[in-house]
Amino acid sequence: MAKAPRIGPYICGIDAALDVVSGKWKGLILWELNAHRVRRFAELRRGLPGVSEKMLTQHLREMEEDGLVHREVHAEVPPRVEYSLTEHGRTLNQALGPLGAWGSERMRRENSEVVDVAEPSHG
Amino acid sequence: MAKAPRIGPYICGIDAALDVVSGKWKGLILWELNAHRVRRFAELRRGLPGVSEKMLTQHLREMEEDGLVHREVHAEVPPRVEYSLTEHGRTLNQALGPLGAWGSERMRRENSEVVDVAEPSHG
DNA sequence: TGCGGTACTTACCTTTTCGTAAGGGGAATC
DNA sequence: GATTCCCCTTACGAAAAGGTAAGTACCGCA
Repeated sequence: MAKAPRIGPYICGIDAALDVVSGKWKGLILWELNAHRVRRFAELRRGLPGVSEKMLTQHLREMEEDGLVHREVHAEVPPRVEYSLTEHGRTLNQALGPLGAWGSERMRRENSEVVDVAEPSHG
Repeated sequence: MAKAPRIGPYICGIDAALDVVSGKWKGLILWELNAHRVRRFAELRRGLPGVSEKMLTQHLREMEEDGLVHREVHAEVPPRVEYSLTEHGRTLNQALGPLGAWGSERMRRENSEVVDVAEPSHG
């Protein structure tokens, strides 16, 4: 049980969309899956530096439930599980395009502020 | 202190953007402020059904710190505080446009699934 | 004199989220 | 034969986020 009903009375579309992408790694998962089309669990894990197996599974399951991610299990030994974006996942990624651009701009702004304050060789 | 450093080593732009809008009411605040150009604290409060004063203040402060919201205090009695979007806030809102459209679509989809379960004779 | 409205702040508590560590079952590798 | 890899699951605990309720200082209104 990750988030229970998941059918909230949203006020507006932003609300409904943010509900699906809020989660520490979901943005990255979307990004990875969009870049590589299809990824196995361990590949995804290596692509997200710092993620734990538990969180990765949990997020993947939620995104599957939300209809963003397709999960395909191959009955082999050792097990092979492939993740990819569904149609909704792909359109979500497109919708996130402008937001990503805004975020990159923000990162640039932040960096140019940070160099004034932070120091590389600060004891 | 709400979120401390706020200058994380983001992996991509999505990451950086989601950090600023994640928060239970931030999407709505952006929406309200964009629709009305300028709003007072109590107006905002009434526009966000269910928000507590604490959370509204907290979110507003974080958004101010993130450079999205402009806060103008008029030294009057009773106090009058006006909130509006900054330039960055407005561009963020524009960047959220496609995401909002995607969310609305999702709401429509969800609703057509929900009518099977929830009360059918409604609106 | 008491009440409601203004814009908060503070203390305290519950809920949600995230992280850490361990286990599991089989097969290939060293 | 011990280890590693695969894809998880479970238990436990810490941290963050959010909610509730009260207090603050001032004023207009009845």
